[in-house]
Amino acid sequence: MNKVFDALSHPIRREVLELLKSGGMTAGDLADRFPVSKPTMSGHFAKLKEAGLIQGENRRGSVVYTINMSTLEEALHGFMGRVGIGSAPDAVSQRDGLNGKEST
Amino acid sequence: MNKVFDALSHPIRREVLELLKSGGMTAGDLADRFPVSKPTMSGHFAKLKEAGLIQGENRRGSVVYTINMSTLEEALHGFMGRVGIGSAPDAVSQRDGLNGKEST
DNA sequence: GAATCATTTAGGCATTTAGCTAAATACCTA
DNA sequence: TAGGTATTTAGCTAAATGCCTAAATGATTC
Repeated sequence: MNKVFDALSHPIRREVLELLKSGGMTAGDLADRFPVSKPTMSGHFAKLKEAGLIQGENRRGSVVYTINMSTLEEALHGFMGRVGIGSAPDAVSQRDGLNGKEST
Repeated sequence: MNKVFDALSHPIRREVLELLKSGGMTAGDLADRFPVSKPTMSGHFAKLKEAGLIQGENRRGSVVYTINMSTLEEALHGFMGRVGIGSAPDAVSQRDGLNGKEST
């Protein structure tokens, strides 16, 4: 949760998630959409990955990143619940399933 | 929106919002709940205020902070909409309406 | 194996952040 | 006005962040 909100604090990282919402993209294609260098983007990907918000898969010499919606939903709905915002909690159910890092 | 997510990136600041969800609290009472100095807390309040998430009102020698739910809801629901999370906007009940800033 | 493309790591620099103590300000009460 | 409480500002340090270029790694193809 801490790591998720930390990752969400940078506008580029939030935009990356928006781009990934409709499907996977390679690191290079993602990087081309932002006015910073590829190494800088690589750092942003690392932070998103560390938060469990995306994952990368090697495909023919490229890395395809995909969003991890459940981590994002869990964090946002969880926080909204705590501050008393109606948040459609029907998706919050899964808890330790597939990607529940957040340990570090 | 940038400022809201920036403000939400620190766990103390998120907890402050949780504490304020059920009513206003003085800066001192809030500060007593966290293991950092009062000046440090004052800095956190300033950041929350700058993001439009809280406001302070002077009352008898103290400052009572209250949460600004609409700013928080607008930012969270706005982002959730962009990443395609069902955000149940029916719960956006406009508690005290009339402060749709977000001029960031 | 060599060339090439894609991505990450390394190293460096400037800025921001989070924390502290000490001091200043503001506000209330006697 | 003086004293006391509440909060913020000032000034500092240490660490983290965000960015860069250059180099290293990995994977593909010839």
